[in-house]
Amino acid sequence: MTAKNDMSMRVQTLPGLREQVAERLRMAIATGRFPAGARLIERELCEMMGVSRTSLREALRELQADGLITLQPNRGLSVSVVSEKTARSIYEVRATLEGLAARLFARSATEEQIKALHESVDHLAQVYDNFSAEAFIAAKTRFYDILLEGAGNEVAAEMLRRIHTRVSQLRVVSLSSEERARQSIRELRDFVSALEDRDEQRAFDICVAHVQAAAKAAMKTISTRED
Amino acid sequence: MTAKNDMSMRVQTLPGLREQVAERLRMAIATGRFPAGARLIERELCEMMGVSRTSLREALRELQADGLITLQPNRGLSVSVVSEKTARSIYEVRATLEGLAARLFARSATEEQIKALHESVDHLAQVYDNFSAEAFIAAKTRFYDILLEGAGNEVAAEMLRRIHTRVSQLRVVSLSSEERARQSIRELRDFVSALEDRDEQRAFDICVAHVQAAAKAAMKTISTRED
DNA sequence: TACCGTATGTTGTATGTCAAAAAACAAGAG
DNA sequence: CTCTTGTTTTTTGACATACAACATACGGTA
Repeated sequence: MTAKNDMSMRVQTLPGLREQVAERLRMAIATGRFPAGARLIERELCEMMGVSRTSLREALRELQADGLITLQPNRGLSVSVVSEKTARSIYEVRATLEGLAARLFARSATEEQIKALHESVDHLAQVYDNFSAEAFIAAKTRFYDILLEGAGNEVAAEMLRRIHTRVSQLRVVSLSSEERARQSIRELRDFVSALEDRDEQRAFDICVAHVQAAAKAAMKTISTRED
Repeated sequence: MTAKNDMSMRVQTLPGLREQVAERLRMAIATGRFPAGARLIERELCEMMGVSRTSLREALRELQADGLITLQPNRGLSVSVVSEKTARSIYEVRATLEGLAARLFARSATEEQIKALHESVDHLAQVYDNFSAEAFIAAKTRFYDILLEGAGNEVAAEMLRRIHTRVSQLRVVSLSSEERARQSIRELRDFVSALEDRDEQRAFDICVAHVQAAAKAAMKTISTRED
């Protein structure tokens, strides 16, 4: 074996500028820093992030494909404002795909993955205490990454990751209610316990119920918002 | 009422150049004109389609988000080659989401939509006779558009449309088998009849079975391809 | 043959430019 | 004062070009 084929020293493939921009924009929307309906002006974003219009526009196309921002031709972009109907659609899809992931995880995850998932819920519970939107999203992302990795369906994973950003956006307001937060953690623990038992059906049921509960909480804040 | 508010004369909002490019590329991949694994060189594509690199690259980002093309940093793009595992994932997700759409359609589609769906299957059956990849894809797209519209979940619709392109890509080879084509039409007729009865569960079951059958056919050609 | 350096091709990013569309604004007619 | 019309400004859509970073191919040399 020559040194050339020794991958261990390979320098980490740094994310391209475009991806960084896309990621920062995603985060800005997920945390509510760019609120729903806000207009996004290319020139301003360029200055704000210190990149060229070329790179910025390519990044914007990604967010657009995710449904995170809306383009009105010749008028401009704005952060998508999620109607009640769309929100319901989002949660329907999320429940469906997350249910699939739950089944697959229960069926084929390794013991290590189950353990990792358990720990990530512990971590999530801690984050709830001294709260910050960023930390919360990071913790939840970790939980999902483990779940989706264990499920072993990369296509479903990709779709759920996208939806997840939109859900975060909705949750910014909705989950600040302490009640739902506690309950949510309980549901996740229950979920993990079903997975530890490899109980596919129970994991599925809990997962779907969990999403539906989250949907209910979110829908409440949305409908009040629209008054 | 002033003329200003009379929408009937509104000129049709023409699709931007970028979208046209994206659409043509999608089609080229779906029909196998750009086969899986083919390298895509930006300059060549620019010349081929007569657009600037700027526009082209933005279109490419869309296809990339759809998973249709794969980017290796600093190396270039190529048409995604679908592994057996990924193909399975695609069909799993498709079955899940299409099952959801079937349920929703059965639940809430209008009578007109059901009728339109029935007719689109008739049309699809005709297309099978004097076959062409383009005509087939167009007919199938029409069927899906009606189904997804009737289901009334725009988020699921968007995801299924994306997956659909990837499925077309797989099917290019797989569905040329006359057998499967005939059977497929029979399944669709059965599906529509369940919807006409508003039989949610039966529609769901047929839908999932249909996708699984399609998956089986596709997987066969994939595994032979990989020999 | 194996190695090394150079030439070439390709992507990633940045600039500058221009037309077309929309919005904001100003001016004039009723 | 209000409505309409004309003008300016802003913003997007698209293009051409440039150049650095990286990767591959090539060709010469040991």
